[in-house]
Amino acid sequence: MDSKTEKEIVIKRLKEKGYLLTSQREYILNLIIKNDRHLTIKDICNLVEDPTIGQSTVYRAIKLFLSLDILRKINFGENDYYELSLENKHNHHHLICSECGKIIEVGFDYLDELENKVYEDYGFVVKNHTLRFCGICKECTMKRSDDAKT
Amino acid sequence: MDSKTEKEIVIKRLKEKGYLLTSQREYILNLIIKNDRHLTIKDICNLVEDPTIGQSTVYRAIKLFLSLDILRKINFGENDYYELSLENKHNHHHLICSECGKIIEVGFDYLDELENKVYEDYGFVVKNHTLRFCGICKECTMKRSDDAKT
DNA sequence: ACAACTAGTGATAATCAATGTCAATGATTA
DNA sequence: TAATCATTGACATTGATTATCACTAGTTGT
Repeated sequence: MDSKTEKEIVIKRLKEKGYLLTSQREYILNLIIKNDRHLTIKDICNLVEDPTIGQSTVYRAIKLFLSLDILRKINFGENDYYELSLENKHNHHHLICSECGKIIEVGFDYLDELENKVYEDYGFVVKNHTLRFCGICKECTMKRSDDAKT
Repeated sequence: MDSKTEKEIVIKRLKEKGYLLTSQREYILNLIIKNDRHLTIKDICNLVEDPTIGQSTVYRAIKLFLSLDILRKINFGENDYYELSLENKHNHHHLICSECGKIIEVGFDYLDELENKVYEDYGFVVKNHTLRFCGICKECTMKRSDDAKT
């Protein structure tokens, strides 16, 4: 999915609810698309180098994008991160490296069985889920073993 | 595990690091043990009815308990909740009802297979995980079908 | 018992992210 | 073009958390 298509989706979602794609919203959106990773609000504010865009506008745009499901908020430890919510990745998981802080997205899901069990045992109907694994990523494991050699 | 034992564990953890179990810390701890569920900071502050305990002390005690792994912080949606971290429930999951907001703890784990797959596919060594399911709890499902009948 | 020392506390002030206000701006429609 | 309405930027405000600092309580050494 290229960024042109992404922008079209965004415009569609805005228009559907009567919102406009203003130059400020477009600017902020481009930032997020270009830096396609998990960003904090601070990251986004820092990336907005255009001094004519006020911070209220940044906050408002993020809030709007959240409400339109253009962005999605995820909480890792102390921070809230925002990621694009345009693709169908509701059921991906996250690996968080406690060494370097990197966040890796996992492509598979495999929680159906568990969700069935939750329904059988608790009568709880699952609509959505969040799964994150904390640990050490491949690179940091390798770096560790390299360091041990020297 | 009764609350006497819980308090003993807490005292041990405090003493180990040179902290004291002051009357304020004991008061706050008792509150949390007595209300054994997921509490927000606000909840805790409201539960502290003793006007001689300042809010700084509440914040400090919670921070201290977190650092000593007496409490654990969990983020659900907009709120941070605190729960006792004394038992071995690192691998329990949470069900969050989007209707009534109730948080249910799930006793089983069943993520070993997934963790193995994460290691095989990504070389990521899992140390810990968080899994939460959002959906509708049994009671709310029943209430819904009752409402539909009338 | 006494002085010296230290951790802990409460009141208050300070900070910082986030939100509200409001007049000005820009786009859209009639 | 005039009217309308969403959006914006600057600024004020809020609210949660943290920092400061003098004071207290408890501990240690003599």
